[in-house]
Parts: sequence; structure tokens; C-alpha cells
Amino acid sequence: MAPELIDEIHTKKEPDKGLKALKNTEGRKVVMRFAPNPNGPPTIGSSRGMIVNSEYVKMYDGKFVLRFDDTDPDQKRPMLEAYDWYVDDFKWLGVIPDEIYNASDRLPKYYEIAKELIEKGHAYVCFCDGETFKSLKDTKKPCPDRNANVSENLENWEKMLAGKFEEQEAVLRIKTDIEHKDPALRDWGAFRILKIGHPRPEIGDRFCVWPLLDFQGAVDDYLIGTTHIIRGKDLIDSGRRQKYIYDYMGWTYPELLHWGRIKIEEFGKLSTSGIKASIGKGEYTGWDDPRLPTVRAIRRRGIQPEALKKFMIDLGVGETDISISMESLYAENRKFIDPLSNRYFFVWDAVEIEIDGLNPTVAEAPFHPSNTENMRKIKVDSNKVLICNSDYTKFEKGDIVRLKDLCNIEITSVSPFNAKFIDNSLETLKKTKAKIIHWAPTDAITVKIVEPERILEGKGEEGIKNELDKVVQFERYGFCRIDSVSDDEVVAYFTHK
RNA sequence: GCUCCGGUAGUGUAGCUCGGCCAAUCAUUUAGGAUUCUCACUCCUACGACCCGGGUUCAAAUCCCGGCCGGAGCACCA
Repeated sequence: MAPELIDEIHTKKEPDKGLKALKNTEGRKVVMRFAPNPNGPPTIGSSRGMIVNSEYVKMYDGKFVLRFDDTDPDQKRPMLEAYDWYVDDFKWLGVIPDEIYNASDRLPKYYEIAKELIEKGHAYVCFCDGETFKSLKDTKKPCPDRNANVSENLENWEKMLAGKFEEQEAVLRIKTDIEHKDPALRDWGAFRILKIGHPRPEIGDRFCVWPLLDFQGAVDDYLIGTTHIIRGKDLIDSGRRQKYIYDYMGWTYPELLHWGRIKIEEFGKLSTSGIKASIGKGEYTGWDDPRLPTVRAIRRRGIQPEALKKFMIDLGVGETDISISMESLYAENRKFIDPLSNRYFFVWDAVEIEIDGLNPTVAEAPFHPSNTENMRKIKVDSNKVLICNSDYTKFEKGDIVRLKDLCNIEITSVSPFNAKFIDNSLETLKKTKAKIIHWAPTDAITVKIVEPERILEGKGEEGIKNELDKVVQFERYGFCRIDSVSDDEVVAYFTHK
């Protein structure tokens, strides 16, 4: 076979790395947006949209827009703090949006387009109550208001805007095809009346007519110049509805890509509103409680932005619903933090043991096994050290045990406990194949580790106090992020094994 | 009820557009082993999949039809 053919076979076998190419990107500036409702902080699920959209923009040197779709002050009422939380989590991911918009600032623009659509005869004010309209629609029958003429509709629309109607009394619909075979596309609602007021003080109760997602999103995507949209499969019909507006207005609809639902095995069904209620009841310590699937929570636990990014990019954009495990994210994260994390001894369920013949000394241990030049010093003032109870209870008479980086000892008796110092040579360790355990000095500081389901308290090296906000590895325990430090106590958040 | 998606190893993913380089990629998980003063990291090995049934074809994971399973939409939510 010709060598170039062999080469070709090899290159074709290489798997595609990263995100697949987008369609229709030639000769134009790619504009993409991420459009959350800020009714809570970003979750791991939202981070997929944050990451993939912004990565695509980076890939095509385009423009990235963060748009808060905060037009439901009622059922999914925005939280004022959440706007900043999104910006902050983006920053953590290394993304600075080129533009940021609040849909709630843009109501006049939506009204303008709505008026134009009414004038063109593509929208009407409907006075049916919800159930009436639904039964008409389900039987492909038009509602009585569908035939109103343009001036009647304009008049009623102005009355809506002026607050002349009550909530539920009127709604503006986009006229599509009342006999469309897909009931989801028949004359969908575009604006409704809400007199509750918006949480943003600059908006407050200035408006009483609010757009629904399909209208607001359609108009904004056009005004912002969005070229490509990636969103959940649940919005497939949404795209079809929005195309009616684009056709009526003579606009070109963006390229569409959808992804399926993402379920995280470790977290059950948690809704933003459900979590909010649980936090209110004190069941969680806050939005960064380590039991929650929020970006703030995994940040606090020491997950690195690079790991989350790689993880999400590797998932790609598929329409299949997927079920992922945090274990995969941990595996990704471990690769980032392992080379960077200093090693320390942390002893849980501490037991003090006395070793005959051990003299006060200063043990030296490497901060990282890859570099034995850079050593940490651990002072041992007596012949006593702390070890884990789980190691202690496994001792048998006659065992040779290595206290890592300190010395070898022999267990001469277990009940009562008695041990004697042998030496500190590595040769002895190799010859006897002693079990290696870690330890801590008797004057070690208190270390509290916040695990998802409990707080584990133990003793650790003094030097841990220098690692505030960094991720360390407690040998034979796992990785932790040092969350706070005081004189004699450190609080760490458990990252993963 | 109507409409629309999807189904490759335990999990995720590549391949499906334009059928043959696919006895199916890569990662993770699991099990062995090597290395290591950590039960971490690294390295090696192993296990493991095209939902089912037809059809088209010399040839189907890839195209067509039917079925099964899963998900979504049909809101005055996003």
C-alpha cells in the first residue's frame, strides 16, 4: 500500500477533538448568546450553555452576548443578586461577555414590533380565558377575536398597555395557522398582563404588559444579530413558533442547534424554585452548599474552571438526553489539581500513640512528590504522634509500620499498646515492606472538612494555614479546598478523592 | 389525543451528511499489573456497544419501512 494511503487511514481514525463546526459561518461575524432567567444562580447544567456558547464564539472570533430573559416577574421571578452571580461565574470561567442586556429594559422595543405585527394583521388581542382558548385551539377553531380588524386590535392593544384591562383579561396572540397539524404552533401567546411589578427597581411597576419567551426571544435574537442559537430540545417548537414572526417581518432566522436534557446522577430532581424554598427553610446553608449542583458550590469545593470546561466541551452538542456522573467531572478535575496541590497530613479520628525511643525531631516531607527539593518541615516535640484510629485498630503485634517521612516503628504490643522506634531509614522500609501510614504532631491544628453529607473533624499540619483558597491533597484522604483559616483552626471543603 | 425529537460498551463520546477504510474511536468506570515513602498521579493489560425486525445493496452503525423504548411541546413559565 502506498505510504500516503496509510497516513490517510491513520488520520481518519483520529477522533474529532472538541466542538464540531457550526454551519453557515462563512464570511460573517458569528454572534451567539446565552440567555438565562436570573431566578437563581447558574447550575452545573447552565454552565453547559455558558461554556459551549462562549467557546464557539471564541472558536469563530465572534461576539458573545449575555442576555437576561427576565420577563416573568410572577412565576419565575428574577432574583436581584443572581444577575451578578452569572457575571461572576462567567468571569470564573474566563469569559467576559461582549455585551450584556436585560430583557426587562427592552419592553418598548417589543411593543414596537408587536404594534407592527398588529398593523400587518399578524397579531390580535384575544379575550378568551385560558381554557376556552385551549379547547378552541385543540379543535382547530378560531377564537371570536381572531377576526377583529386592525384598528380594533390596535385600540385594544393600546388599552392593554394603558392598564385598562386586568390580568387574565386579554392576551396578544400571534396569528399562525389555527389548523396547523401541530397544536403547539397554533396562534401562540405573545404578551400577557401582569400587574405585580418587576423586582428591578429601575423597572418596578412601569409596565403591565409583559412578553412571553417566544416573542421576547425572537425579537431580541433579531435585534442583537444572533447568528447561531444553541438551546435545549424542549425549545424545538419554540423555534418553529418564532419563525412565524421572522417570516412576517422578513427577517432571517438564526442557525439552530439543540441539546438534550442533562441529568446528574448524584443530584436528584432539584429545581431552582425547589432549592430556593429549601434554603429558606434552612435545609441548605446557601446556594453554595456542597450538596447543591450550582456552579458556586463546586467552585467552593475546589473544582477548577478548566476541568468544568473540558468536561462540558467533551459532552458536545447532542440531542440525546444524557445522564452524567460527578465522578467523570472529578476525574477531569483531578488531572488539573494533582500536579498543583501541595500535600499535607491530616488525621481523622485521631489517636495519640507513644513510641519508645523516638526523640524530638523535625520531619521533612515534600510539598509534592514530584519535587523532593522543596520540603515542608513538621516539628515533633515529644515521643508521641497522632494517627488515624482506622490505622490504629489494624495493628497487630510484631507489625513494622512506617510513619511516612518520619520513622519506622515496631508494634510490640496492641493491648496495651506499645511501640518502639527502629530507625528512619528507607532501606528498613523496603526490606520489611512496612505499611506506610500518615500522622500528625500532637500539637497539630484542628481541621474541619466539610463533606457533602457531614463535617469531618481532625488534626493537621500547621502549614495548611498557608493554603487559604488553594486546593491541597491530604494524603490518603483526598483533595480539599481551604475555605477559611484562623489561629488554631482550618475549614476545608472536600473536593473529591 | 395531536405534534416533534432521539436510541453506539456501566457512563459520556467519535463514526451516520456522501454505505465499503468500523471484527467500530477516545475518555471515564471496573478488574489485574508496573512505578511510587499517599488508598493520589503516571504507565501497561483486560473486560465491555451499533434497540429489535424486515427491506435495498456485492456491501448497512451508516439508506428505507415497521415496531419497541426514552424524552419533549401543545401555558396568560423560561
